[in-house]
Amino acid sequence: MTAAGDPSPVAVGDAPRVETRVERKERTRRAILDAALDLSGETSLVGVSLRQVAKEVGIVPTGFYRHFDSIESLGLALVDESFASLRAMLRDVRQIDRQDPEKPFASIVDHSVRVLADHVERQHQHFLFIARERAAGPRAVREAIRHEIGLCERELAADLALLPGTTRWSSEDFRNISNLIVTSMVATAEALIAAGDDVEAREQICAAARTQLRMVIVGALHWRANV
Amino acid sequence: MTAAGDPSPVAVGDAPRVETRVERKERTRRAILDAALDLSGETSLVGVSLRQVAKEVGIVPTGFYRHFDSIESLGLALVDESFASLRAMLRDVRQIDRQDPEKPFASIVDHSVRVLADHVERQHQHFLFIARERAAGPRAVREAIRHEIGLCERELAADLALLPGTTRWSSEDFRNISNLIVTSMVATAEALIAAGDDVEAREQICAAARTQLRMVIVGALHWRANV
DNA sequence: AGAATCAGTGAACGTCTGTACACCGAAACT
DNA sequence: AGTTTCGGTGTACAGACGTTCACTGATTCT
Repeated sequence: MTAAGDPSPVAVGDAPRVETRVERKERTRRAILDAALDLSGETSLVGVSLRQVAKEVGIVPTGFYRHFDSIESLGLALVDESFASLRAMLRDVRQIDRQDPEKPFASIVDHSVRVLADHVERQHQHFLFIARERAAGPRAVREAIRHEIGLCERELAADLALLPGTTRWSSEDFRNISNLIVTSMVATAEALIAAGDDVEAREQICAAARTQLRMVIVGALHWRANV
Repeated sequence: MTAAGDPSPVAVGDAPRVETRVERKERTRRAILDAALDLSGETSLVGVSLRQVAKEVGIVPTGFYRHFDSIESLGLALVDESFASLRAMLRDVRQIDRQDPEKPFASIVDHSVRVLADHVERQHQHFLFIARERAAGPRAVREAIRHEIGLCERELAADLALLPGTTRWSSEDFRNISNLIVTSMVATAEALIAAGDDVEAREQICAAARTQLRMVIVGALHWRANV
């Protein structure tokens, strides 16, 4: 970041690459976040103590304060991180949807569910964190999560508007439908996590999610006509 | 329970009705349950200590053990209680559905949502408890809740089978649909609780729930034909 | 080379936690 | 009547908790 030339004083190349101070700090910060994500798995963030986190990371309790000033603010950082990965997933879903926005609903649904399952598998800690702390975290964390989910719903609504057959929907319809979809996808994520390594169960859950998503879409497409 | 005649030694009627021992115990037990329900409102049951509960009830900490042997077993009692009231609600929904099972889906939906909103308003502590501890309670509590929700879904599936137009559904369809409905109703309950006393917001949430429920049903009725 | 920064240390504090134990006194049984 | 039962009490303890403070020593800046 500085304008100076090579700031590294290491002359020979065999030194194990001395860590810079900010790198080291970032590494510890990550370790704290990971430890908290891990520990909150039993029960919830509310059940996690600063001392537990410190012990898990391998620092002394007071060292925690160099990075966060409370478990709650740590929680808010985890919310940011979790939704960053969730947004990455939504971007993946969107990308495919846009490249062929015409026609086959079924394939869009299939793809969306597959992307969801993929991300849940790789980032299940984040999804689990959201699902859990949404209902049970510290108040500030709960509110942050609700807010983020609201944003996701609005994003999804905007996406839905690009699909064919949705011209008759009111803005209320869009809101309802994306709320319904987000809700059931959160539930799917929870179920996938609960299923753990049981691949058969996972596939069953994905199949159910596909069906449910199709039902919702079919219902949404028909419902204006059938009230 | 004994065969003896009047066991009460009170001769005159103006005595303030001496409490029997089991009555007194039950009263304290109730107070403990209520206190725990209350205290777990901030965050979760995991964040509630035996001593807090005891202080709230007005007994000494060790007195707690006369009724429960841990916060966790108290939680299991609350699960029973909460689902008892949820079941009462389902019974109410069912009763009306059965008295006129033909035709008007819309009115069934309207009625169901109204009953839900009613019960949520009166028993919001129970619903909130379920929604919260389902994701964040002690492990045993979480499992108990998941199990009970599974039962509710099966009950609902059996109910749906009585409605007209559902003959083409497979047993998988029934499972998927009731899962979808239960999931979105749980979400509705959460939203209603979050809305608090704001009557306008409540009405909006109910309207959304009605719409969503109709969409799901319309989708379910059409989806076999449109895959 | 010298000064400043700052992630991590270690001891100490007051408070809260769950649990053990012996005890009380009124209700319930015989 | 005498005895047992048992909900609730009071004291006590060891451990975990969040937070304070003064510290160290390697990295970074000048």
